[in-house]
Amino acid sequence: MTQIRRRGVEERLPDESQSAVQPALARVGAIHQSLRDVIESELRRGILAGVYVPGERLVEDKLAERYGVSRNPVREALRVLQSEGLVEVTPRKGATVTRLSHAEAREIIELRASLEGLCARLAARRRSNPLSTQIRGVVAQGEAAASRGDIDTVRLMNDEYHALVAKAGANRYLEDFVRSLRARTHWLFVGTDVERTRASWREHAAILIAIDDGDQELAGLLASRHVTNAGGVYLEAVGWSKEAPESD
Amino acid sequence: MTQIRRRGVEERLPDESQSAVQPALARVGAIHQSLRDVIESELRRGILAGVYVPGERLVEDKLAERYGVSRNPVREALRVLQSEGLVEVTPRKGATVTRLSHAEAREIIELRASLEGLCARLAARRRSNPLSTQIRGVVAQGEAAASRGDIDTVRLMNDEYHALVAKAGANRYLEDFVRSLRARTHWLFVGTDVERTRASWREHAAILIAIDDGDQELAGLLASRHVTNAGGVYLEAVGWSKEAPESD
DNA sequence: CTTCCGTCCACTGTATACAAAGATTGGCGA
DNA sequence: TCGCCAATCTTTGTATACAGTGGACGGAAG
Repeated sequence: MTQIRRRGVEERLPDESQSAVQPALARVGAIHQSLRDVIESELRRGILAGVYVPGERLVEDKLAERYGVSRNPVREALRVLQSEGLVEVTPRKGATVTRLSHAEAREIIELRASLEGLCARLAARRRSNPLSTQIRGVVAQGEAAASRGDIDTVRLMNDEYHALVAKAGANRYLEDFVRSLRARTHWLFVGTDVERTRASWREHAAILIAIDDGDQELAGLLASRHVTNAGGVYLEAVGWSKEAPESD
Repeated sequence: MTQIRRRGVEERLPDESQSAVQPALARVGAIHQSLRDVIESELRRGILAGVYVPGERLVEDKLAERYGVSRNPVREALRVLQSEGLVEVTPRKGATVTRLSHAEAREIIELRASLEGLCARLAARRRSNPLSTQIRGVVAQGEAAASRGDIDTVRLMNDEYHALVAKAGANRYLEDFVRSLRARTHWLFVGTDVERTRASWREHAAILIAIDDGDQELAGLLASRHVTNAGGVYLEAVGWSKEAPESD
């Protein structure tokens, strides 16, 4: 599946390599994405989409063959994904898709709640945020999609919403961290029912209002609670003692 | 310099490879660290120690030759360091040691202040923290080293202190993030004078007391302010408007 | 003197080859 | 029959080779 076109550049005839007479080819270098990048996003997409399930082994050779590249780009992609926490690598045994323990899941949700809260608070601090209208549009689209049960769009808009709020916090590093945490909690949404989805978008809307009002405390609290709510089903299932969520 | 012993395993005679009669050699596999790991920590150490200065190009070939390995481990190590933010890689141009803009420095300190505050708050939440005595020891050592002007020990203990407080927060992901941020702000300490160092250890001690008292708000506030203070000299130099630090 | 173009060189991107460690399976002995 | 050992296979770790890009340098034309 998904055989990636391979080394298109090499398909040029030898004599063409000297003169950049063909503009389409001349720009190949600029457009060219390294195979590592391609493999990296392909693997990430696969993990997030559930093509590769938690605990599954990711054998370099197999992946290289599947995507039609050598092992080198695959290895480097795996390193990147490892540092993102999506895969775990044990020396001389290879990589597997990360499987979180209950405790780890709890910790990751706890932290995500804190950091999303921080994002919202920072966003609220900056009055007249230029991203506000953009976020409003996403919320509208998300609510609409939730109403008609369009799961794919809902997930897309959900990602977009959180990305924008993080960006509105105006701290690149926080933004990065939150993105990383969001990627690692994609499994939160697998069993989400329609009602919870609608509630989620009501929360999104409420957070946006608080941000626009410049109400830092409220925005932070709502955003933090939003994550906790989304994680609620999972956390209760593993018996999380709801200790002091209000202190974040 | 720092030539790493290379492929010691291969130095075994061929017949030895069959029988594990020599215990010392038989255990090589278990002890063996991959070259990538070695190169990675070597490069990280180099960057943090100032051997590689911000903006400096890190050419794969040169590094490979310097450490006596091939380019492959070097490349992978660079990927890891890239994801840690210590090096920047531009496609087809190679890696350089990250050089932060003033805005980025401000953001990173702002975030570190928040997250260290969160660590301290979480640590304070967990009464009778088992790491408490350990931290107390580090503080004692750090204060002593600061008094006698032993910079190396001070830096060591400082790192240890922050690592332990992060650990006391009992959230592995937060711990990772804070470590990453700490690594990226090592330059904060280059021009630190003796007086600031002493003050820093007084703050460390005060934070610890608050943690032991279970005073979440105070611990968080002190820890957050501690980072802001440490970054103060730098931030003032680049003209940071001190807006609402108390809201974290 | 400047500017443009071509050539060359340094470097990265990718593939392939081989060595070492771990997993597996089959046979042999107790 | 069960367990242990060895041979084999699978997979990772590392090295080397080569292709392609981007930049630097130098020469020629304006």
